[in-house]
Amino acid sequence: MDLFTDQGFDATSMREIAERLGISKPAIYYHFASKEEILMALHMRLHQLGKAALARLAGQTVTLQLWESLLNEVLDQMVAQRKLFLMHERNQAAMEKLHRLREHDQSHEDLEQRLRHALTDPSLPLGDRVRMACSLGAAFGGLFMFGNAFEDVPGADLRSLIGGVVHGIVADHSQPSPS
Amino acid sequence: MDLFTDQGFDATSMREIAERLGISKPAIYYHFASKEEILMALHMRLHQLGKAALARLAGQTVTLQLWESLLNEVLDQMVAQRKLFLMHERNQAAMEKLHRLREHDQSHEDLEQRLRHALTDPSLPLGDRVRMACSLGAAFGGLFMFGNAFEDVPGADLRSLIGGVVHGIVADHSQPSPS
DNA sequence: GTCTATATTTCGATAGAC
DNA sequence: GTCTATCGAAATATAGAC
Repeated sequence: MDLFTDQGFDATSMREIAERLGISKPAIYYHFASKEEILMALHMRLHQLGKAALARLAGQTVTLQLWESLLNEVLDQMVAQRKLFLMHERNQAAMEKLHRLREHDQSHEDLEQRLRHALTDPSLPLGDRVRMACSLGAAFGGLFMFGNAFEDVPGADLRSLIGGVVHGIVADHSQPSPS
Repeated sequence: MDLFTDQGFDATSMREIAERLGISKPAIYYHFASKEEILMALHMRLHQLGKAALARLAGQTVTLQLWESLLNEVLDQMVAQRKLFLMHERNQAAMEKLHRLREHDQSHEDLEQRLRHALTDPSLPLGDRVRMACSLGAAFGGLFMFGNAFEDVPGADLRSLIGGVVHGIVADHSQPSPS
């Protein structure tokens, strides 16, 4: 995961992975059928984390309110699994290739596909969809901008600050509260 | 640029580039000394665009107000050069490797380095720095989230919507206007 | 479960003709 | 400025012993 994050999946060889683990190259093939399977295993970790959020998206219209709730859930997981999300984010091309090769697997419904679908759903106002995309981008930016600019900041502090920003994006459109 | 964006720099071979251009592989080497030089040429396009913004960062403290002004400038360029920014964003690992190999070139001061420096400057409040990172992330998210979810939206419309969101992030902390 | 040794492919890059 | 032909290196993956 560290090598894929720092150098990229394609720029990381099985030789480097073996050296990092202190074993030989063929030893890796006892545990993983291919280099892609290693990436797939890492992806499945993230997929498991997203299953709950995925279920909440099933079928229903994605309102800004639902989006904020989902995003708060996802944000918690991003903070708890920063490295895993960063690896995923920095290897988008390799991840897409992975999905292209396994399109047959119908059971694998991806959170990312659903989010993309929500963002491109023309029945929602464009302004709302842009807010959704920006809020997700803001979360990624706060956690991962320039590699990991805030890696030394305690997760809880960062979580709280980013949560405030994200809330501002998806909620500041509403009328002032009557209170 | 398209191949690097879709497949990633490392997953794109000189053979594929040649085929896309309708020429042979050695013909490319007449124009570029190496595959890395092609990426470098694309990077320099972005570098030129960022020179003005870079100059405004020289030496002075980066306030939220300055940040918003810079970000608006950068946002205009992102809208005008969406593909170039997207290619850059999706090949961060390759870009960093490029910079590592040319560290000797002192004249090459990068906008990204400066932004990173501003985000990690401990003399600024953490809350402000997180807002900066989030606002930049929001801009990227709005333009590039999930590849290019809003590629069919006219640039001006998207620019305006994202500008509003970004302004909200870096400005909503201030006191209500006395008007 | 790990090793040494190796098969096979593909890559980036070059030689040299035109 | 572009081509055909090819080099050497490095990659993924496998064979087979232990």
